[in-house]
Amino acid sequence: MRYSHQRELILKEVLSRNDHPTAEQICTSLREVCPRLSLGTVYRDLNTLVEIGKVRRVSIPGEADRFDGELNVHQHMFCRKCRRVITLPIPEESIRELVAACPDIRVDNYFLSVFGLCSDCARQENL
Amino acid sequence: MRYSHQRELILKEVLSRNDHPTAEQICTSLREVCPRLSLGTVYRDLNTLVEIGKVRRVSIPGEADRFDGELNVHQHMFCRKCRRVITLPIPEESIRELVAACPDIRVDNYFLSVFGLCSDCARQENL
DNA sequence: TTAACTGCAAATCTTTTGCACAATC
DNA sequence: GATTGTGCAAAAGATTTGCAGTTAA
Repeated sequence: MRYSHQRELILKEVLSRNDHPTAEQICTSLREVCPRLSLGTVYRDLNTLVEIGKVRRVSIPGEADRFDGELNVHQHMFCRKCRRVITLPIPEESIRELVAACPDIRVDNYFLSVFGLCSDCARQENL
Repeated sequence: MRYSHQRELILKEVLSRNDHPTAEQICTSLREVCPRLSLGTVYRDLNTLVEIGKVRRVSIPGEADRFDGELNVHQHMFCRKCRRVITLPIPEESIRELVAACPDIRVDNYFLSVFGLCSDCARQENL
């Protein structure tokens, strides 16, 4: 694979943020420094980065995909109120064990998704 | 909510199948018995059935949603080869415990998704 | 009768793709 | 110089929505 300025920028952007941005958010953000950056390129490069294992895709039903530079996280919560994606304090090991216990199948990848209210929004609702 | 012939048919179709059909598959299938059934209605009614808790939605990144009449299942595997959705033999309790251990958040729903090869396809690859 | 439901088609949203041009090696 | 990557715009795929007509209560 050949070097590309855009791909490098996109990777740095994902790694430097911890808010799980969408392709569109990444594109908007990077246009400040690379005004002609196109959304198509962002999607293409993100797909490449996911394929080579430098970035993780976080899919949320009915929403645009988010991207995460944290490769070892296999669980997320999606808050229905603030719409943020949050990493839960679930030990990686415990999920891996559940999946590993399934016989015969070949596992490429797995993740645990939780939907509801994040701690911030849950607290606000209780006031 | 008022009775509807279409909604009833759609619910029965989902409950009677165990192959996790898409809205489109449900529509095609039911047109044999209800020729003017429209895909928009199927989507609308499936959303209603999910909301009132009679049907579960199974979302797969990059694929059309599947629908499942089995309400107590919180984990699925998606086979990248045969594209089937399969329920894994993971005890419900073990997933619930992991999720329940997260402090402060309010959980509406959760599920564990596994991607790879189902046992049938994994066996074929090893031949 | 009247409010909910449906069919149909158009719209929406996210993501992919074809193509001509630009950048990398 | 040969290829890979990019920008742009159009296309694709899944799902939603507006509207006029239909149906259940």
